[in-house]
Amino acid sequence: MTQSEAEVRSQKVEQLRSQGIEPYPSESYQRSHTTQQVRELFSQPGKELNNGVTDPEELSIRVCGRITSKRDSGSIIFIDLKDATDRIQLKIEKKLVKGDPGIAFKQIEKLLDVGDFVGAEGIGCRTNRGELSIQVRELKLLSKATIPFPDAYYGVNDPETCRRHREMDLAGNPESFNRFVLRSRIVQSIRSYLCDAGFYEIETPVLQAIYGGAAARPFITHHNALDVDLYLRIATELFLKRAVCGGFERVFELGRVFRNEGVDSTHNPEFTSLEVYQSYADYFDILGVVEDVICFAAAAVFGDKKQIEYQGQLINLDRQYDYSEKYAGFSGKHWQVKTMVEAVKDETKLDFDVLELGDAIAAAEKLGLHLANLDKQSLGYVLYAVFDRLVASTLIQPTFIIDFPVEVSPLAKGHRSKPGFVERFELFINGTEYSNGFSELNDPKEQRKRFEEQLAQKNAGDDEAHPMDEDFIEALSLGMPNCAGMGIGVDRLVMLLTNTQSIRDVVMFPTMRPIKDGSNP
RNA sequence: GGGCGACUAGCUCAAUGGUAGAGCAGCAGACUCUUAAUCUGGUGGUUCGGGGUUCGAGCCCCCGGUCGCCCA
Repeated sequence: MTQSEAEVRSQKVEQLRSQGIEPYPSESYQRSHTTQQVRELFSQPGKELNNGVTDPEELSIRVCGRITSKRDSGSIIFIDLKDATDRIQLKIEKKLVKGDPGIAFKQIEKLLDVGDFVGAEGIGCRTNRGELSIQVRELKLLSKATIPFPDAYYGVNDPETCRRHREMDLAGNPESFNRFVLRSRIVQSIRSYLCDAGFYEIETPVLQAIYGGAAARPFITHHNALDVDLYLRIATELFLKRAVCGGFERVFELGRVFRNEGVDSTHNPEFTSLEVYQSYADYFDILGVVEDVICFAAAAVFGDKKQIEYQGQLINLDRQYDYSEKYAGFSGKHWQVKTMVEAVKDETKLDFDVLELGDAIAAAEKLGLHLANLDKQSLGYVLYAVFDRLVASTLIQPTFIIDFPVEVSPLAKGHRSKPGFVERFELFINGTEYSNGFSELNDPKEQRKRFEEQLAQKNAGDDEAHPMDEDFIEALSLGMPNCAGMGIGVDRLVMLLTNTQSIRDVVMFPTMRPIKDGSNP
């Protein structure tokens, strides 16, 4: 019976040991250059190497990385070495490579494989065919790989393998690796923008006795020593606002939140949220912060380019609308802004400024909407249902929908001039929600009333209704400055900026169902 | 939750209901300039799991599993 590749590789580990070579050495490997730096070095004026020429200065170069390809041509072996910056070819000639210290030619030929990590010392050269290479004098094995490495040409295609074993995806698919590099840059740019704008980054509890700040079902866990059930947070909002009550005028938190809901291409049970709160501001001010953060993040990927492509759709991030005459104090250039009533009217011709509840329900159902009993309780619920299910998906270019019904916004401040509405916005791009924000409700008595209304909804069967939070009301009672806050779904933003269709490919290790044995149902 | 589709060698994929295959990787060998190296030879399978129909099932039917896409 023949051996699998994994068995052969494991056997090579033992062979190396028996030949005095440790496959997993402890010592650090000091490289002199990354592969990218090697390329830069030999592209400097006067340093270029002609084909077939070795560096006349004989500068010693030490690089390390992973073997991604190995081509044995008799007494000469070519290896592609990849590190986090680039790749470089190693040229290993039998007569030039030292076996001690280091690994001998025959051992390189027989015992090293694609996927292994090695360090190489040698001098720069360019092969007869023009490939910049390192003429290796000493090769050191740094770590042996004992299962097959992803195919050099095809990589790993199966989406399930890519997500369950992201390390294979990252190691074998450069576009995946680059996507996560971009994610890191995007997150970093958000952080640096906010810090530069005077916001403090703080950390609030993940384990909470009362969850809140969003309409969602929580994960429940148990604390043994205290013998209490705790919830994983569904949002960071309430604690951040308590920090504002305590005197932090500008705060933000970038962190994981958890929602116990289905998995699809835009929902992962744990995802990264950004929430930002700014004292003495209103929802127009914080709307501008949303634009700034997204544009700053976009610049980390695209530079000055404002036209980006997402799944074949051109998205224009240029801010070109002026609302200073329509809304007092709302200066500058912005993305499109529409009230929810306007957006619904534009798309469906229904004017919720004049509709009565009964007529609104009839009109909504005529448009094909199946309204639940909860949706039929008031005009605000019907308006929101029509918007959410018929209008939101039509908003392709960046659009802020402002002025939401109070019924669906228990934490937002009542509108300064429109009864029944709150000063709230959501940002839509390509039919998907990217951000939510509002002037924060800071009247503790009103907040209690809103929570009580939510409790009534919960009793009426809405399991996503907001629970009562006495600690939060007490914080508001101590006094919270007028302020505005916003949240951005960071994963969705990364999807937009990296043109990625599924949230599971911007979350490095997405939630996957454990594999069960299908023979025992 | 519903519908549609996928699952075959380590990887990427073939295979009218009739002997399970190819390329790459791996293995043995050749080769001093390759780069998806090349050449020669051989190895490699619980066709996702279970059941059924059939003379015969990777393929048809049923149950289950995982994943993907769409819908709610």
